[in-house]
Amino acid sequence: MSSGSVGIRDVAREAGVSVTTVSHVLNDVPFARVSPETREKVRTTAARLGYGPNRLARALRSRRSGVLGLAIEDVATTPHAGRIILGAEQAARARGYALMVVNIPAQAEADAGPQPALKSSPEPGQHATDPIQAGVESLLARQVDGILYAAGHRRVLQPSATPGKVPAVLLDAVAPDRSLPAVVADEYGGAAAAVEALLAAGHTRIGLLTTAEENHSTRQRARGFRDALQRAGLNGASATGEAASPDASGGYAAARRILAAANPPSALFCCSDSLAMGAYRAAAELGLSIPGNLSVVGFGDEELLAANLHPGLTTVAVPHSEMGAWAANRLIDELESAAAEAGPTPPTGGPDPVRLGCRLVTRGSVGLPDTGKRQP
Amino acid sequence: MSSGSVGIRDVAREAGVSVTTVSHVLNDVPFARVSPETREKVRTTAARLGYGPNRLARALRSRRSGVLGLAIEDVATTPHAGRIILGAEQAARARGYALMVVNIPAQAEADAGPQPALKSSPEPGQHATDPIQAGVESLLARQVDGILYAAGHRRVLQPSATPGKVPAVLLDAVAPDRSLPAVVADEYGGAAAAVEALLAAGHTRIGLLTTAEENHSTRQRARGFRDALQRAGLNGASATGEAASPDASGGYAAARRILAAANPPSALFCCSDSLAMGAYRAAAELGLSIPGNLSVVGFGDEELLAANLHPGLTTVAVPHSEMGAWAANRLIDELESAAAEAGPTPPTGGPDPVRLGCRLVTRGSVGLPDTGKRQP
DNA sequence: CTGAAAGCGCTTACAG
DNA sequence: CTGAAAGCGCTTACAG
Repeated sequence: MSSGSVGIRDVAREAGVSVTTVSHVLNDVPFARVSPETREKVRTTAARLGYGPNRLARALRSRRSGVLGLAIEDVATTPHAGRIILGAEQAARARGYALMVVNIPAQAEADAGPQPALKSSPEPGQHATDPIQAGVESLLARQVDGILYAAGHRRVLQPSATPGKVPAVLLDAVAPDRSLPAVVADEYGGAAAAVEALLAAGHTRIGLLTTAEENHSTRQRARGFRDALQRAGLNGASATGEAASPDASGGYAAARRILAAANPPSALFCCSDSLAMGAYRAAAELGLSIPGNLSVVGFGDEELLAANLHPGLTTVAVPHSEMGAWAANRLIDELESAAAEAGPTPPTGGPDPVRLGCRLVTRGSVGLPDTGKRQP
Repeated sequence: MSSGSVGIRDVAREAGVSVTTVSHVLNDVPFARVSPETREKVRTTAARLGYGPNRLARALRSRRSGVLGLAIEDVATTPHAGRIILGAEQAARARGYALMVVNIPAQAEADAGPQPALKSSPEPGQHATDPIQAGVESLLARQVDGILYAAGHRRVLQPSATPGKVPAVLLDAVAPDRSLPAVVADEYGGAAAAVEALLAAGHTRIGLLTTAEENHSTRQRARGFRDALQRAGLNGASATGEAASPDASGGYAAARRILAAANPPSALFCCSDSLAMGAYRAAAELGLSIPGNLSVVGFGDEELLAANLHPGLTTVAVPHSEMGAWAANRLIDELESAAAEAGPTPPTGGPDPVRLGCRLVTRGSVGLPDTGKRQP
């Protein structure tokens, strides 16, 4: 904390005007009438002295801290967290806001039943015992202007209270009553795009590799897959493997089952890159080369996996950075429209969550369907 | 920004005391003499009203924001960033501090030559063009009490100025003149531990897989490897492969070269998990099973890779979370000792960077040396 | 043991 | 077109 200790008063004295005028000029206050010469003089003086406003003082007086709180689940274990932070921070900074981050321990998926709550305090003055609340409260106690809540796994979230509190935007989650703006990835569309790439390459027997334990993501991906097939006049997957565990070893076992069947698929759509990695091993053991004998598409674009596999895995990228940026911008829009008294919530991002498109990243795992002549 | 709008004045009125007394009690001001009854009354009243201090007001008055700035390079692309943030945020929160995060674009490695600068402003009042400066300045403008600077890749950093500015702690980097406290991972020791595990399993011909383009990390890892061998009475790697690219395909080609040589090593120490992934593929193509015919150890413990490989990769974990926590605690120590007028810098973490130990994570890629009877 | 008062550095009605 | 003054909600000497 220092900022150089040159204050608005120094600028005023040096420029021979009042602090009011300095404040008006430097903040471009709309209705302030100041002569161009005075404006110039103030600006020059401020620059010469290296003046920067004390944001704390400004925040205290104006009741706006210019800080966004980001509550992010499992920052350490999900590889997406970094991209979300990047997108949110850059967007916020571009608009003059800063980002305060707290980690929230990941919650179990809970599409039904008791919901994790995005509320601020159980009883006023009590310390929160719920880690979600503790995190959000610590943000609120810091006078953030609004909160970005990024769920580790997409799911329904209950903001059972934000009463009299700050605005919030959900990221990779939706409020059960749709009461909060939310942004999610269009995983359904991403899956469809992956299938279409496979169809375009000529595949008609396409298998699905998913996880036995469903969650919102795998459901959307599997649905996108099935609907795309249907649109192409193909009914359903030619084989479906459900991995017992959502990792490469689960994918391996499930892929072995699929590929060992009679008339196996010539391509595999995998609901995650980890599963796809398992499919690579299964293919190798069965003497199937990728993409010569088998095409594979993953989901997630985990670079560490996808780019390191051989051949590189063609997969669907989830736009985490864009989602972070969208959420930050949406929150700031709301804050600034509220400040401008222009009504509480602009129409953008109304009841339905905004879906941001997933992009297919083409590497080397998709080829033409195997003609039957298997390489030795 | 709201915090419920119940202020210290409300508590004072309700409890029938002055705001001074409330402040003294709630902050446990050392030299304040307040009767136990009054203390109790103030505490109860504050709790009942759900009072929480406005940190902005406190910060403005006390000139301490209670916020740590974390400038982190490449938050989106390095998988370590999340763990650093987690460690730093938790440690900070535990001591009543919050964490403000800015992303810094990664810099090229620069052990010599012009250094990236951790300074605050080129010319007062000018906008910084250097992205590092821009990030650090945006933190400083927010009145953070101190700065944590986390480099993406360990390297020497020049804090060519922090003049009159806040204290800083370096993470995964050192200042050229050792002027700033710093914490790094003991990669040298981690590599030695990996080698020792291989030696303990009985290996004597151990190859080294590293990258052609050296950086501080690979140098330390290779040195740790060589010195551990030497201590065991073995002179040097039985083979060294330098990967043209620091990824799996580079590791693959280099591993092929090593393993194709006459009298190849029975174990491979790889300077990264990506390289190790390439070694797996090389081994598979050569008909070598892991760990039956070849043992492999990686470095980094990238779970997405290490746990998904088959067999699971035994590898060295870098304590990023602990480093984040250490750095935050070190910074807070400095802030609080400065506040207590107890001299500027406590002896902890003096000129030399503190090295935090790397842990060997055992999965399934290390076994006994191949006896020569190769599986069919 | 307790309180009245100044002041952190700004912004914001308000007066002229 | 410009400025004097109040006040955001605290902490901190200081007085009693």
